[in-house]
Amino acid sequence: MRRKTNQRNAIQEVFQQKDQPMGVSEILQIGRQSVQSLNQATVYRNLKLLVAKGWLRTISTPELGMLYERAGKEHHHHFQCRLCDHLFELPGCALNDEQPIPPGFVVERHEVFLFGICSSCRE
Amino acid sequence: MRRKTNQRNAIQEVFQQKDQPMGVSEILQIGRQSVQSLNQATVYRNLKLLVAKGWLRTISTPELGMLYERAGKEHHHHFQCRLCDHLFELPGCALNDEQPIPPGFVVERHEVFLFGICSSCRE
DNA sequence: GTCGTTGCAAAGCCTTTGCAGGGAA
DNA sequence: TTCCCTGCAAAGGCTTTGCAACGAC
Repeated sequence: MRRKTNQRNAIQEVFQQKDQPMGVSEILQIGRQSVQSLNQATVYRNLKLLVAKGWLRTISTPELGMLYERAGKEHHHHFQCRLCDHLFELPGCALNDEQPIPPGFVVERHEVFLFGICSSCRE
Repeated sequence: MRRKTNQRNAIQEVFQQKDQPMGVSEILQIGRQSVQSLNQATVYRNLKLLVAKGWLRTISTPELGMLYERAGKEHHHHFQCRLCDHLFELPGCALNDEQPIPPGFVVERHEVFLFGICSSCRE
């Protein structure tokens, strides 16, 4: 049975407080504002737990490593700026059903990443 | 100035021999069939070099880590089976231009990942 | 009191780096 | 001969794990 702890609570609050994809170090840093003793291992353990529970989703990027975001949000994709490396959420879905899938394959979900330059960096 | 070495040659031959996304350990293993002394550090250094040169592309996945594939191939996407974890290449592109992009953002490239079950695992 | 959770430190992966020797040009 | 490249080993990140103490229930 799962128990309620201040640590897990703090980690979840981080995502409610800052609704965007975040890495472990950022989550740890913000979470420590609530629970000063919050430990890295605890963050890792709880993130894994929250992912398994379906409360979080992971995003794997080459430059930013593993990021976490709330699951259950409306379907969306991500845009990464190659100058500031910031990751933006893009509402909507530009994927159509015309991708030819080999016979026998079953597609369950998809992920779309756009790369380019964000409006701030473009100036 | 870049010099020609058996090691770099062997690494490039691996990709010509096996035209699919591969990880470092697999590349190392196959490359050693040509150059027995081939070292991991050498592989990493050359992969980085070949990526910079535009001869290779990287693919970052949560389950399989960093993979490498030949650059310059026809535009395609990837399908990962959640049972056997194998990564397949899918020809074509199912992305349309209707994704609403925030004003000021410039999209330079995109990446599409499909997840599901491959035909072999489905049986 | 039980046993899930935490903090700490050690250990595990994967990747990079320092350095001296080796080899391409 | 020059100096790029390699092998080896050590070091660096990031993530996981063992263990004893802690604390939710």
